[in-house]
Amino acid sequence: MLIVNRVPVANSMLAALPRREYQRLLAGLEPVTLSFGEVLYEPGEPIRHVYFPGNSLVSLLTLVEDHLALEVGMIGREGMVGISLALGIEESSVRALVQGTGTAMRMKTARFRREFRKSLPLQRELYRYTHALMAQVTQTAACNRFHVVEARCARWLMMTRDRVRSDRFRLTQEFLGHMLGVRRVGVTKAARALQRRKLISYSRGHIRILDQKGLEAASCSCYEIVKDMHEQAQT
Amino acid sequence: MLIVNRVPVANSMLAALPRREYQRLLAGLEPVTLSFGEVLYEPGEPIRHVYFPGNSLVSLLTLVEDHLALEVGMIGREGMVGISLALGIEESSVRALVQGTGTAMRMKTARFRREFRKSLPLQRELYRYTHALMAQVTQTAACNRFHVVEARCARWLMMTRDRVRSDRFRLTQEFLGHMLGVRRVGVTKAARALQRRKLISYSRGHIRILDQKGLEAASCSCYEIVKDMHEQAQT
DNA sequence: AGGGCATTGTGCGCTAGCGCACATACTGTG
DNA sequence: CACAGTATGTGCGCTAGCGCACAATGCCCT
Repeated sequence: MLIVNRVPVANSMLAALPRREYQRLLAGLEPVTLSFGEVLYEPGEPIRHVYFPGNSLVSLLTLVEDHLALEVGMIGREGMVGISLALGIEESSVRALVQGTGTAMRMKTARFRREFRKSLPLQRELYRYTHALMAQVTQTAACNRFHVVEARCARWLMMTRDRVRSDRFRLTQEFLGHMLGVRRVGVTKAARALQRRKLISYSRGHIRILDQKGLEAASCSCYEIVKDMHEQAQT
Repeated sequence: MLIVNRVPVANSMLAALPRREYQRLLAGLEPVTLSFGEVLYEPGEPIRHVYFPGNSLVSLLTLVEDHLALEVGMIGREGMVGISLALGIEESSVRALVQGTGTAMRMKTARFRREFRKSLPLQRELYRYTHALMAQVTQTAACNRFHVVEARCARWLMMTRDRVRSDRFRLTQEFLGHMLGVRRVGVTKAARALQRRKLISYSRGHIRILDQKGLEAASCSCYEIVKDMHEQAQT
């Protein structure tokens, strides 16, 4: 991990910037802790800050008719929340929900706009990431259409694991149901199946991945596809 | 419709450019006819041209495990095919398939890259459209998850109608099945239901919309949402 | 006119996931 | 330590859509 001024740069997007660019950006960045359940954006509302997650995790949700939700994107250390600003859109079209408590760096919209205009490397990074996110949304769309809940569930857990870099995290089944767009009971069933296969342990909102390899095998191919995409986008 | 040199500018993205910008761009644009079934891009392959559809219609498809396909975006006169170039990505991540025979203007990738760098208005347009397309993909993802085939079918027909500006067009049920990610038989059933309700007539690849209002009512709310989004993006 | 192909229609058993309702844990709080 | 609230487990009937197989109908070409 890149170290600047003895502080590790947790976000890989920031870490990929040239030293000087990063230093300048840093002046406008404020370290924050994002906590589970926090809502960063609502659809139709102005974006006040952009966020560069460290070990925190943010989900992008689209809302359908009243209460139903569906996750279309997951943003961790590899990305930025508020990417539509790079496209000149200052209003979110999705809900951004903190899924994993953790660190992040944030910057006010106005400042970000200025910095973005000035920094070509930042532009380059963000445009690339926009594309990766688009591909992620695309893949998720197909996944939601074709794959069974158990596999999607496994994929979700693996993706979360990669982003928070931990085998344990908080998460209720109700919540996961909203992510996958299925009933809570559907998650219960899938989770129990995974538990019986000794891939995870699940208890009252605390989940633990016991067998990473096994869980990966249990998830649909989308896991690997999205992973490869993001790795490719970094080069 | 904007008229330049007595030629109507069918693509609204081009039409929205300042006259001078448009004139310059025109030198690199080549009018082509896109025909039903033509594949413009394949996933993983380099993008050779960008396309500005006139009354043609192009679908973006994501491929899942071998043969299954799913439409994630639909591009007509309101957009451009090959938008990832605006993000610096020269390789398509989806299949781009001509869904409706018609006119388009195209430009070679290298040339487009140069023009894009030079023209701020073009950049602005394309970034906005990128966002709109992302929103469309998002909405489609949710739609595929939550709505029944008949409503999605109706939405698809309405969206097509808007883009080709005609109440009749070619389309087999097999094909529509690939778009919606369902079996052909599922489409047959939905189409027959719509036909019985006198909303459409359907015969051997030739479809006709009989009752636009009725069909709109039969489609899910996603139709209106996506429509509003694109209209919003034009202002 | 007729053969062949593309397209659409139908039937049948099956499964994943839904909606609803209720039972059973665990856990933090006063 | 009881209680309330949150989280998980289970059961049941139902439906949309699946996979498979085959029939029927129109269209094009020779």
